[in-house]
Amino acid sequence: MGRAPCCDKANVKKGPWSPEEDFKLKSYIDQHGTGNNWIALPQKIGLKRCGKSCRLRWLNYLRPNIKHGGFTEEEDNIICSLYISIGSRWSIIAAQLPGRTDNDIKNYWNTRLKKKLLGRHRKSSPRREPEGEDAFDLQNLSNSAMERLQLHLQLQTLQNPFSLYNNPALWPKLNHKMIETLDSLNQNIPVLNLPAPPSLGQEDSIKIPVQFDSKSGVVEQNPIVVNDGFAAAAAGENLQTIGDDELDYFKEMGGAGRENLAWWCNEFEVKSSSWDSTAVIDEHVYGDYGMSF
DNA sequence: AAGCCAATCAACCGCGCGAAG
DNA sequence: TCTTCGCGCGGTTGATTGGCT
Repeated sequence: MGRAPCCDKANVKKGPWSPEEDFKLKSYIDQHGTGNNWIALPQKIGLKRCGKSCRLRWLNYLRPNIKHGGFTEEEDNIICSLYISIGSRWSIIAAQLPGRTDNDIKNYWNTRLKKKLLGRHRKSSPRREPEGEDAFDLQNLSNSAMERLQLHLQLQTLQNPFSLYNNPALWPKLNHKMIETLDSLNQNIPVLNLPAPPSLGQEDSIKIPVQFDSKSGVVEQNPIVVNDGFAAAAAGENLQTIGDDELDYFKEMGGAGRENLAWWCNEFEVKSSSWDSTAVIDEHVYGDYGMSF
């Protein structure tokens, strides 16, 4: 069974495009457009190519105003910020960078940018191989990791209250070593201290005990000590339960009210181009576990 | 000069979604 | 409402390139 192929695989050319093929495709589309039917297009112009292949070639290389390579620092920042906020939604990221394609950005991220962020870990100081699965320094590593995780989450929360931390669905899956570590921590339930909303006093903070589900590998958060609205929103509760007086924090952060709040939850917004904290956590925390997200 | 290896990037693949019938 | 089909997307593959030994 399975899906019907989109074209006759046996009679379709694969591999790199020749200049002649490029010319045929580009001239046709320049004159007639795509006709809203990529599948039929190659037959029309006598190309032995799959329609999807034609579409990809056009979108990634032949259409006007495509830029290749030479990513600027600003583009790097945008890519990193968006990746933090929304993950590998390359088409959305590409939409923010005129002239860039999702494929280009994806390749750039996977081959260069990610390494640039992860930089030092394991290259300049290769991690010694543990002697067996249990040769992990759980205590030292976990203390350090939790501290840095906390720092990262604080920065994340300040930058975007509905980003990584506040959306459990975006939390990284954990590998087995991390799970072992965090399982052991559950005996002394760790508390993440998040910064208090500006409307509260300096001494206030949001304390969120975290539990780690070793079966699913997912971090469970059980926010209990908190300031009203912010905590409710952070916990993913129904926004309708939040009173207007509880939106102060978001207003101070540039939001205008309930509409913006809902939009922030459903969509995304990058308020800051700063991504240093994720670089740090990637490199130092998840890097310790030989992973990233 | 040759061989090896890692990095890069163009292209392919399969799946999910939405529009159309 | 259901089915079909094309589009768009993200993940992956594989050919090429360049650097190192």
